[in-house]
Formats: sequence, structure tokens, C-alpha cells
Amino acid sequence: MNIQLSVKNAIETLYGQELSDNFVQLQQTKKEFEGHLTLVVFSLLKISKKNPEQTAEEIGAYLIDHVPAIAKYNVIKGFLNLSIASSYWLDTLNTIVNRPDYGATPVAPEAPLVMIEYSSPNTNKPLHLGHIRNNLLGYSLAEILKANGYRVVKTNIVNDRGIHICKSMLAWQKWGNGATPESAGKKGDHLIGDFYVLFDRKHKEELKQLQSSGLSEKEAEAASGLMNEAREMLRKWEAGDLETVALWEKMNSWVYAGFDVTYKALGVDFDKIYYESQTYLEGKEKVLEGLSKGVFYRQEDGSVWADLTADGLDSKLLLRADGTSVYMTQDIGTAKLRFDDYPVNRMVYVVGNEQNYHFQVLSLLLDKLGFEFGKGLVHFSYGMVELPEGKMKSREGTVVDADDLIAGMIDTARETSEELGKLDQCTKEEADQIARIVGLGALKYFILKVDPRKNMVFNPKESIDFNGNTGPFIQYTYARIQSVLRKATELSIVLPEVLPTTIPLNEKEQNLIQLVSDFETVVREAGESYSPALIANYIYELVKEYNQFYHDYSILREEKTEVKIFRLVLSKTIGSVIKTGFGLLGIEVPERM
RNA sequence: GGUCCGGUAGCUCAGCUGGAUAGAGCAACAGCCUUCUAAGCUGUGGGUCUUGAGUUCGAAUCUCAACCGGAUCACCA
Repeated sequence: MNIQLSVKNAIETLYGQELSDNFVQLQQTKKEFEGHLTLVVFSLLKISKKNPEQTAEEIGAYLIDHVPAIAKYNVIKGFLNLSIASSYWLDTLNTIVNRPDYGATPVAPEAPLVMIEYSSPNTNKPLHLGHIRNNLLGYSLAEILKANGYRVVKTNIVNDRGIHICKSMLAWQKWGNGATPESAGKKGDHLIGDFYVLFDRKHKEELKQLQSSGLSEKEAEAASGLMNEAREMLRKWEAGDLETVALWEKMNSWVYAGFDVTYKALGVDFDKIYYESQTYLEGKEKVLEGLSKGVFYRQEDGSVWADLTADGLDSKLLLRADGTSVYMTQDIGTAKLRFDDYPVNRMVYVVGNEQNYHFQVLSLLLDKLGFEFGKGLVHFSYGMVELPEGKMKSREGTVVDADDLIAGMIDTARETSEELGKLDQCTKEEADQIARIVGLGALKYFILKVDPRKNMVFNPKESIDFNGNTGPFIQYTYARIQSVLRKATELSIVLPEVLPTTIPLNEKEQNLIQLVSDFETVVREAGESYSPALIANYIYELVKEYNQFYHDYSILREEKTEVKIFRLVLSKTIGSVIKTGFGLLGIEVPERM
């Protein structure tokens, strides 16, 4: 039974007028007032032709007589506060309890197919805090869309070619002494990242020397032996030189092994990975095709451009005069390959907001080239992650490394748990497991609870504070619910399939059921607005309410059996909503902690 | 300068399809562990929702303008 609909129908009958669906809006009653749902009657004055109080009074009285779910009402100014009957809440709870997939829409085989691209690392740098936000958002988004009934393909595009890769390769050749991840005792991505940094340092030294011998900055850059060697290496790579390609493959495989470790630790994965080395030539073809169709034009020097002035943008370069491709060309190529591989209905790119313009252009170009998903392309744009002391800058060494951060979170979780004596009863494996779940939960929740569009400040200290609006607080509540349920089993209490609807409920219990029943709506809205933050903040709200309830009312000690059982069922349901909600955020939940 | 995004408590963030006295957490202060897990609960203090106009019975929320902050406007990716 849908109360919103019942109220709408009642008002239509009362005033003999058809109303549009969103004309009657029920909202949650504010805490200070009695009731669950509130109807604001100001917009109805036109059809009631009475003052606000009279109108509210009239509708309230009518609802009591005609809608059984509504037990009481009160009127304050133009606000009609409705109290819903306990039996209605119990019905609602019974429905939810018996739906193991509560909150999710089942995915049909013919459901629309959404492809989500996220992560997109460079192979010359280990993942950092910014990637963590990207990965967490991308993965969570995939889960949320699945819960909204979409088929989802998670994909990653690895930027594995270009001059920057050659720099690491060159540094390894010159100064690496044949180092491998094993011999150096480092993850492959860190090893390569270190060589990239090394190249940069040596290159700067070289420039400094050249400049001190009288060359200008530009001249020094042109005379740089290291840089020329790197360029030469890129030429060899593009020409398919066997030795160069072999080295490139070996070093890349180290990096991928390193990335895999980080992805696994974060709990993210991909259905299909694309590599730019395999897609960058595709885009060129597509651009030339567009050129022949007259969508693009060629300049005198031979470079190819798209004129987007009609769309309010500038002209955009697509192929250089020497015929080589640029970033945009590659993205067109990747899009083509993806479209060949999957019948994608919608494409979502999880990429930072510094690329808003790029995706605006990409959308237009794909559309002009005839890709169905071009126009509807979604750039899921998110803000930067800053530190309390300011932006992360690689040259100042203030970049927070993803692996270090994850390890740090787990360590802190373990230390805090040990201090509190939470792990005393656990085996070593259990303790490790809990530390991992809690540490990562803290990190993930801290990142995901913030509106993706906003720049955010990541405070490592605050994120491992286990109080307040944090992952661990929510996980703790879940673990405690499991503990209550275990004890109930020990006491041989069996929870029924269906609760009798005659149990008297107090205000807090009704509020909790109301909150739980909102979950489905929250999941849908999170899918529509692409915002995991909606779910995170909802779960926190629910958990906070439940904690107060937990402290104010005894569950196992309740004298009346039927009330005790009801509270157990309510707790169990809230536990499963927490678990599902956290699942949508990619956060695990511990059975005990 | 053009375009896009943000500006809410000392700090980090909710709230934004217009509704009642703007909410949490952190930090500060005061209580609560013979208790189903105190990683918790309760209370106190803290606000010109950047500013100004407009629309409206009613604006943190919508419109316009200004100010501040960020991103972007590369033959980098």
C-alpha cells in the first residue's frame, strides 16, 4: 500500500479534481512535531478555497475516515502532520524482512548495458590518493547501477605508451643494474615509478649543467642527451623494434602485477581492460573517416581539426601534421573498440573534473562520428583530493601513495582495536581480517561520504578516528547487531517469518521502520544522480538512530516476548540494510569486532 | 578574459525536485561502563547559510548580478 497515492486519491475525491502525480508531496515530519509524514497544504488552497488551517483540518479528518493506515493527525499552521498506524509499519517491516535483495532491482538479461571506465592509471607512476577516490567511486557506481537493474561492464584504460614510459625504461637501462621487483624488494609499479623519478632528477642535473655552460633554457632542452635518447627510444618502440618492445613488455608486466596488488587491496576489479598501445591507432582511422565525410577539416600543414565553434567551443586538434595522434584521437579509438566489443547503451567515464572540457568535446566528436552513446556520454566528474596542508604536488613529495595509505589504515585499525582489547578473543587470522576490514572501511567511507563533485580534504588523522560519521562506527553497529542475534540463537529464540501486526510500537521503533523503508528510494536516487554519498549519509543516519534506540531500549531483556522478537527482527533488518548499503559502497562489514 | 564547478558552525561535511526554530561529526565543556560490544549514549556552548537584488504566502534551496576559491581554455596524457 502506498500512502502517498492514498492521500492523493483522497484529496482528489474530496475536492473532485484530478491532480498531477507530484502535486501531492509528503515529506518527513520534523522531529519536534508529532507524526511521521507531513502534507504541506499551501499549494492546495486553490482547490479547497479555504484558509490553510481549515484545509488541513478538513483533509486530516477525511483521511482518518477513509485511509486505514493513517491513525492520527494534527495541524500546525499550514502543515498537516499524519501519524501512521503501527499495523502499517509492521506490514512494511514484514515485506522488507522477506526480501533478501531489499533495495535492489533484479537485473534482467535485456536490461540496458552501461559501461563504466574508471581508474585509468599511467604505467610510470604508482597509484596515489587521487586514484583511490577514482577507484572507489567507479566501483561503487557500478554496484549502485547494478542494484538499479542495469547490466554493467567495468573497464579500465591503461596509458601504457608514450615518451613518459620511455623515460623509465631509459633510466632502468642506464642505472638499474638489472633490478627486478624481486631483487629490489619493491612492488613493480613502485620500482618503475622510482626510475621515472630518477630520470627526471638526472635530466634536471643535465639541464643545469648545460645552462651553466651558457645555453639558454630552450637550447639546453634541445641539447639534452637524455631527452634525445628517450625520444629515440619512442621512435624505436613505434617502429616495433624487437629489443625495445621486449623491454617495454617486461617492465609493464611488473607494473601490472603491482597495480593488481593495489586493486585487490581496495577490492576493485574490471571486466575488461584496454591498453592505449592497442587503441591509439584505431582513433586515427576513425578521424580519417570523419575527414572524408567532411566532419573534420585539414589545415595547410596537414594537421586534422574539428571545428566546434557552432557548439560554442573552439577548434580541436585531432591529428598532428606528422600524422601522429593526440589524447583525443586515442579516446575516439578506445570508444570505437569498446563499441565493437559490447553493445553499450550508455558510457560512463569516471575521470577527474580537470578534464571536463575534454569530455565535453569528446561527446560532441563521438556524436558527429555517429556513435549512438556519444551524446548521452556521462562524464562522472569528481573533485580533487587535497591534504590539510594543501594540494598534493609530486615535485614537493606531498603525494600520498595508495599502498602506503592502505597499509597505514590497516595498522591503525589494528592498534586501536588492540588498545580497546577488542581482539583479545581472536585468533591471529581473525585479528588480521578485522583490521583489514575496519581500516579499509574507514578509508572508503571517508572518501565516499563526500559529494563527488566537490573538492575534498583528506585528513589522514581524522579518517582513522573511529568516532562519529565514519565507516568503523557503522561497522561496529553491524557487529553489535550480529552479537545480539547470536545471543538470541543461544537462547533458542526463533525469529518468525511474519510478525503479527498487533504489536504496539513506540515512536522510535516506528521511526526506524520508516527510515529502513526509505532505503529503496535512496538507492534509486543514488543511481539517478550518480552519488554514492547519498547512500553513505543515509546509512549513517539509520545507524545513529539505531544506536540511540539500542541504548534506550533493551532488546534481549524486554519482558514481553512478542516485543522482544519484534525488536530482534527490526535489528536484523537494519543489519541487512547496513550490509547491503555498505556493499553498494564496496565496504565489507565484520561479524564481530 | 571565455567556459564549467564550488562557497553552510573554529575544522570536515550533510541538507538544495522551495516549507515549520538550518543539521551531524570533530574540537571544547559537563554527565553515563555491576549493562544485549562504552569504537557507544546524553546534555551545554557555537551560524548574517559569501554579499546584494528578484520571484513567492514562504528562499540555504529557484533567477540575475557581484565577490572569493578551484578547474580548464597545449600539436601533454
